Order: sequence, then structure tokens, then C-alpha cells
Amino acid sequence: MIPRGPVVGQPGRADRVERALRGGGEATVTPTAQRRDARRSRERLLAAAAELFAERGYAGTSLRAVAERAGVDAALVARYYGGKDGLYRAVLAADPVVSPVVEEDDEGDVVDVVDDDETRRRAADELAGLLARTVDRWENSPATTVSQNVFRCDLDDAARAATAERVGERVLPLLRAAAEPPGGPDSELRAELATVILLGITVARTAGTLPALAAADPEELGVYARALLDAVLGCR
Amino acid sequence: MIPRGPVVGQPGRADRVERALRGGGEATVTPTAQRRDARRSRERLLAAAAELFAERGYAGTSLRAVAERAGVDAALVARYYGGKDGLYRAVLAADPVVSPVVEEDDEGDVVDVVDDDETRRRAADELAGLLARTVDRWENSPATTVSQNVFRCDLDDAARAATAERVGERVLPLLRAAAEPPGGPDSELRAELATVILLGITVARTAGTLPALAAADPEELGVYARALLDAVLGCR
DNA sequence: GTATGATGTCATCGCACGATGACATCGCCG
DNA sequence: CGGCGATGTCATCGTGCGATGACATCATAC
Repeated sequence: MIPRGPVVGQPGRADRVERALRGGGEATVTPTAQRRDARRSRERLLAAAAELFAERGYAGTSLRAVAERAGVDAALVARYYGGKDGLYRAVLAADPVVSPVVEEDDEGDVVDVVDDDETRRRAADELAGLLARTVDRWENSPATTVSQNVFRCDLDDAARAATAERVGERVLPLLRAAAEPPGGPDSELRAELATVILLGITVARTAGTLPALAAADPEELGVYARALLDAVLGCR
Repeated sequence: MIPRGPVVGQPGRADRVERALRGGGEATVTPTAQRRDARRSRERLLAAAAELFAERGYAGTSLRAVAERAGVDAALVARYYGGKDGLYRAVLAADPVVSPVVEEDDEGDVVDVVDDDETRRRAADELAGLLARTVDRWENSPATTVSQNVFRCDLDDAARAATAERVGERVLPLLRAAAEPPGGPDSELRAELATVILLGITVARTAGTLPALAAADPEELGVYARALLDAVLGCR
């Protein structure tokens, strides 16, 4: 194709109608209604990237596809995340791994905690909660990128480290605390084996290669998962 | 770059010295010594592809890299396998998933069998054998492509079907036979859960994101795996 | 009203990839 | 010897990708 110079009159055609419609009611709260909202663009890019990286992997996901799903121009990835790598890192950093613990504190705010100090005391309760959240993910949501990454052998060092960090924050503490005897010789190995069980079921279910697993009732699956966790963690 | 026509005198410089050296001793058995051996080229391509697909995944593996590792020209992939897809399918079809059963029959030939008829009768032995072969893989070899694919969510339908077929041939029959009661209501689900445990440990170990799992002694890991298989399959 | 920084859009660059076909070389058969 | 099919080699094509910078548009400050 022959290179053309800039074209006048075409770009950025100032959708005043749409803008008037969308920005209508909330002028004082958010003067910048829909368009020209950097935070919104960043968040939409992050959400679209989280979906696509989980569905198609890093190499299989193009920035153009992410931008299209986000309804945003692909060049904004470079502006807000520095490039594909930065976007991927942001996705890993925001990955919940398992469904967040949603509790309301005294003021009614929603908080998401994996309480590291009290875990040992309430180990049994916490384990049951983790299992419930995992079963919840089996019901509703596909496996996240971090969960999948635990079983991916093609990660570079940075991605592997970020994955390990997220699993270490979100999953391992509870399982470590539930391993009996606490602090025993193999407690770390047993916690990681429990991770393989929980996340392995999650990921294999999303992958869909094992038909009975993909079709199984999540509650029934939870019963088996509980038995397996007890077997490896030594709870009874 | 300006297109150039064919260059005379350069290509195919007839390494007579190397050929004479390598083909030296076995003229009658294999007249075509090293060069010009289609079978060898095919096999080297397949072996290199199996390594690289397992290390870097499908999208992360280039045909040029496969050809380089195989010591072969990249165009031969098209000739012998029709393209990248065909090469990948060939790798899946040849994937042993777990280390092959090596037995010697009466004539001393080496055979690799997963005996489907006798499995039920010898279920316990077979399960122990499968576990031993899996532990052996933990000692020596990285997880194969099929094993990894059980936990990959970015497969197309053909790759998923091929993966399911290989797992169904090589792993599931033994675990199905070991599920108690045999043919019970959840035997299929339990066999698939056992697959997730065995292959999940294998793949996560190769992935290297969980440090204690990656560093664990294979024999000790085998003890835990055995307990988990017993828990889900109902053997005791 | 105008200057300025923030935000969004577009065209294009260079690169790596898979695929392809033309051509060279070899071994064999008559 | 001469033809021919099998095998190997090379150059190149088209494509899609990530990255980049020039430019347009908007919101706000003054």
C-alpha cells in the first residue's frame, strides 16, 4: 500500500450526541463522563486481558484482541502498561487465584482478606472456607491465569516468580496452617500437594479434556476434594 | 531487500568427506549411510518437536527452532508432516504420557503394552506398576505434551480430542479398573480425579512453580501419591 | 480565549513466523 | 550412460504481531 499522509476531517469525529446521552445525569460527580476516562480504559484493558490470557494463554493472545474486547485502542496498552509484558504482569498481580473472601467489616465495607496471623488458630474453618470458595469457582468461573500457570512449563522466570508469589499469598498459607502436625517435617510439601489437588481439579475442569470431571456436580466434587485434602494434610 | 535469482555453484556442496567417514563400516546394511535418510529425518524432527512443544508449548515453538534442534532443514516439516499442525498431531500420537511398560515376551522382543483385557483381574498390580512408572518419570523426565495438555485451557478441539484419546489409552483404563467398587457409580469420575493427581504432580513438578514439590524426593512423593490414589479410588 | 497536559486514534515500521515452490543432489533401475 | 523419483536446500512471499511516534481531541487552568 502506498503511504498516505495524515487525513484531515476524518479522525476523532467528536460524538457529541453519544456523549450528551451518556454523560447526561451525573455532571457534578464525574464531569468526565464516559469518554476520556483513563481509569476506565485501564480497568477495561486489564479485565479483557485477564479473560483472554486465561482463555488463550500469553502467546496466543494478541494486544489487538485485548483492545477489541476492551473497546479501546491497542496503542493504549503501551501507554498504560508499557507493553504486552507489563499488561501480563498486571494481570498476574491482580489475579485472585480463588474467589475472594468477601466479608463485611463493622462499617459495612467489603474487604478481601486472607488473614495470615489468625490462620493457624482457625485452621479448620479456614480450610473449609477455602474449599467452599474453590467449589464456588467450579460452579461459576473458569480457572484464572495464575491457577493455570502452576501447571505451565513454558513460563519465563519472571512469570514463574509472579505466579509463585500469588499462590504463596492466596492459597498456601491456609493449607500450610491446616497441615498436621503444624510445622511438621513435610508440611510445606503437603501444603503444595494440596495446592496441586485444589488447583489441578480447577484447571483440569476448565480445560475440559476429562469429560466426567468437566461434567461433575461441583458439590460432589467438593466431597472428593475434601477427602483428598484430609488425606494429604492429615486432618481428621 | 532486492529479490535475487538463484545462485549457481553454492548450494548442496556434496560433503563427500563427511559421508565417507560416517558411512564407513556398514555399507551393506544401510547403503544410504547418514545423509539422504528420510526415516531418520522424520524421527529427528519428531523427537525435537516433542522436546520443544513440551518445553515451550505450541505457540511458543517455531518450526525453525525444531528444525535446528533436529539438524534438518525447516522445509522438511512441510514435506513429511504437512506443516506445524501435522507435526503437533504426530507428537501427540506418539506421546507415551507415562513411561512405557517395557516387558520382554517369549522371543525377547521388547513390547509396550497397556493390557486392556487383563487389567481388571490384576488391578492392584497394575496400579502399582502405573505408580512406579510415574515415579520413574518424576526421577528422570519432564512431563510430556499430553500430560501438560490435560491442564491447558487454550487447546483447540482437535488437540483436546487427541489429548483425551491418549490419556484414555494410556492412563485411564488402569485407574478405572482400580476404582472400587469396579463399575460403581462414580468410577469414571474417580478415575479422572486419580488422573488429575498423578499427572498434576507430574506437570506441576516440571513447571517448577511450587518449590517444595519440585525439590521433593520422588520416592517420598510416591508414598503421598499412593495414599491419595487409595483415598480417591477406594482401595485399601 | 488560549495554553497545556491528559487522553485517544491512526498509520506505519521492523520482525518472526509458517508456507511454498524452484532448484540441487543423490541413489537406483534399466 | 541416462532418466527419474526421492531427498535436501534455499530464497522468498504473505501475514500478523508488538511497538512506536505523529497527530487529533478534550478538559482544565489561567
